[in-house]
Amino acid sequence: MKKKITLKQIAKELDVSISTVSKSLRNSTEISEDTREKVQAFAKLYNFKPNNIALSLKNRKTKTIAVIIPEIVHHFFATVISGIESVANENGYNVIVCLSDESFDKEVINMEMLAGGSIDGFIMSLSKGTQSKGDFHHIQEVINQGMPVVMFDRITNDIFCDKVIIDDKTAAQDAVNYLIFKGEKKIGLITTVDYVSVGKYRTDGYMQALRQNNLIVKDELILKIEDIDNCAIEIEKYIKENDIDGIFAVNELFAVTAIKAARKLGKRVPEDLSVIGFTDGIISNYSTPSITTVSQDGVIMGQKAAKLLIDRLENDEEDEFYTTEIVDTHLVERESTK
Amino acid sequence: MKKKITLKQIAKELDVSISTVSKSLRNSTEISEDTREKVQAFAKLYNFKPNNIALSLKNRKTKTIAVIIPEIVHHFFATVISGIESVANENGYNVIVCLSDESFDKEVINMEMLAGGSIDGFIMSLSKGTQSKGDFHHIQEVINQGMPVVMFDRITNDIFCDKVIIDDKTAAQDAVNYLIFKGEKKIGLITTVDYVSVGKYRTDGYMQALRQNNLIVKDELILKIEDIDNCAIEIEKYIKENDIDGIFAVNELFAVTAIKAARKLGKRVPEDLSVIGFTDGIISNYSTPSITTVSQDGVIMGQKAAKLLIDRLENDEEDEFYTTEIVDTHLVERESTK
DNA sequence: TTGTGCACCGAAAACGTTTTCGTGTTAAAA
DNA sequence: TTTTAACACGAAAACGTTTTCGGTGCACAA
Repeated sequence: MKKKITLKQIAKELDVSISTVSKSLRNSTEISEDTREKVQAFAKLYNFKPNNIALSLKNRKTKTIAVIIPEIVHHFFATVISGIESVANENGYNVIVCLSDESFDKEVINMEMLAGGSIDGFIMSLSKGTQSKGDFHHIQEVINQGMPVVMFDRITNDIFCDKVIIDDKTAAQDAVNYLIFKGEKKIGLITTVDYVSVGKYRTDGYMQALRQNNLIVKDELILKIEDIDNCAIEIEKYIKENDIDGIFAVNELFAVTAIKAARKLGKRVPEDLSVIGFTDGIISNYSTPSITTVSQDGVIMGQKAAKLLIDRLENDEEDEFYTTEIVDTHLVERESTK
Repeated sequence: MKKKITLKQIAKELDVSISTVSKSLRNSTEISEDTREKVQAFAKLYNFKPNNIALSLKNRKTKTIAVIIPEIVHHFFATVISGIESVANENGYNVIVCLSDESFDKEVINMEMLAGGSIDGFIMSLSKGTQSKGDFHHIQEVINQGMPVVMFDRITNDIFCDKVIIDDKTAAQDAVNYLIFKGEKKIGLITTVDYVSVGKYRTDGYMQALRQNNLIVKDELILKIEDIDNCAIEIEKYIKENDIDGIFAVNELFAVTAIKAARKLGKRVPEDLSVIGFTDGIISNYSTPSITTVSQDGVIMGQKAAKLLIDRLENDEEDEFYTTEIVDTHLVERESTK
């Protein structure tokens, strides 16, 4: 099992200098055609590939970008990665993925680990832990060291950097308006706790839509789920106690769970109860009935984030103007609404 | 925006040598406590972090492993990554993710890109393109260069390396036996084309189960899907034309599509038709009715693969014995079977 | 013969570390 | 006083590249 061959070894073998080998391989006219061919043939024979690490050290860039997300077993984040990966590869970048598992500590550790020169820049979505803690010093730190950061979806206004988001509030508003338009009167909301930024914005949108239509916002119609693993019982209880005819859920899981609970309680969807979810994932498409959702295109978000980051990496003149891109959402009408 | 600080700069600033700085930071007793403290304080102040790239170059190892999978927007692969990531991080390794998009060419390009010293080893699942082409020279090449490779799920016997798989044939056999045990007589199979190794093994299992129970294998009951995007029409046609009472589908998507088609045709699941899927993902759990599946634990597969790889990386004595681990599957009984 | 230019090649620095080995200083031992 | 040993530190090599800057040697013109 022969190890990787280096310039030095080729040079020795062919009895020329390292520089000559290097130049020959890059086809420099400085070297005679004879020598060039000889070197190239030898290099090919031994399957020479320049050592990326040495190149990274020399060029002071690694051509790899890190993505930090709360979890990967989640359709939305998986699509975002897919988007990032596609434009990254097109531009000769590698993608390194780290999971924060929704934990502040793991997010910090990961970032510090990577910030030590392994990568050129970050693309990230905040963990719940970080959002609830409100501590972003680790992010500010890498930015201060001159490493660009792009945030997407779960962001914070406390950090100045490029961002890619959807207009959560407006999207939620549209969804609720749609329910109202379809004739639903008593519309409930199933959401997350407030520190998850997107949950908060979507809740705001829900309330605004109601007010605009002169409906009163009743606290008992707003269900805030803390423990996602046991949401089923909570949601069932909520539906049983409130005689609602429309539900806006801030994610797929809540939506499908609500539908299951409703059917268990003898309600028909959408005849007795309309449901709209958020994030157009696998569940919405394949559940029965399929679920009307606010579609949030992760691939596009990922692509935009990667473009922003790579642009910043390739233009060394440091631009102090940060842009936040808002990607469109749209309602995908399916069977869970009238 | 101050750039990253280096040993050299610290040395200059403090008017000592680079070696002294390095040793101080590693707390070498070779350096007086005075100097050590001075250096450490300064380093902390300027937030010094050793440059990973330089370390990688010096140590000839990068502490990062690459995962190459066909696609990430797929629950099974996402879980595998999650498993890999967890044990990798525990051992101080980073994970780089590359998608082959089921294409042979992209798989080759990715591997060549990474093989240039960026990583210490590979964990991979073959793309359909590679499996249909049967060309594995790119994999053999990195192995020859002394870089360990672990394959999982979609593997080939043409390459000698560590592997993590499930016993697809037995698992399929068990599933079909379960259908037979539940009283189904005419059992169909929805599978992929043969070059996908797992598809082939599962098909073998299906046939063996039938034979063992003295049922005849009828070709018209075996539906091989080529184009996954249009499977819905094919499956509907298949169900309409064959009066079957049990279906074994080699993945979730085929299973849920079959259920939808059956209901469309007025068949009740599971009363008129029982369905078993493969790979316990989101769909199986949340569809209505929820789907009985062969559960294939991606997290465990990922963990085992990562362990195998890291073990090999840390033990330099090259062991020519490769192991292939078989992880257990089990049937998760849900609503789509009697 | 001497200068000029060109074609070809090598030495060495640089990227940022770690580590081995050497060296100067000082205090203790002879 | 001289030798020894401990102590504190620095020089330099090494990891594998790329690139700049200087050489050679040679043909050709002056």
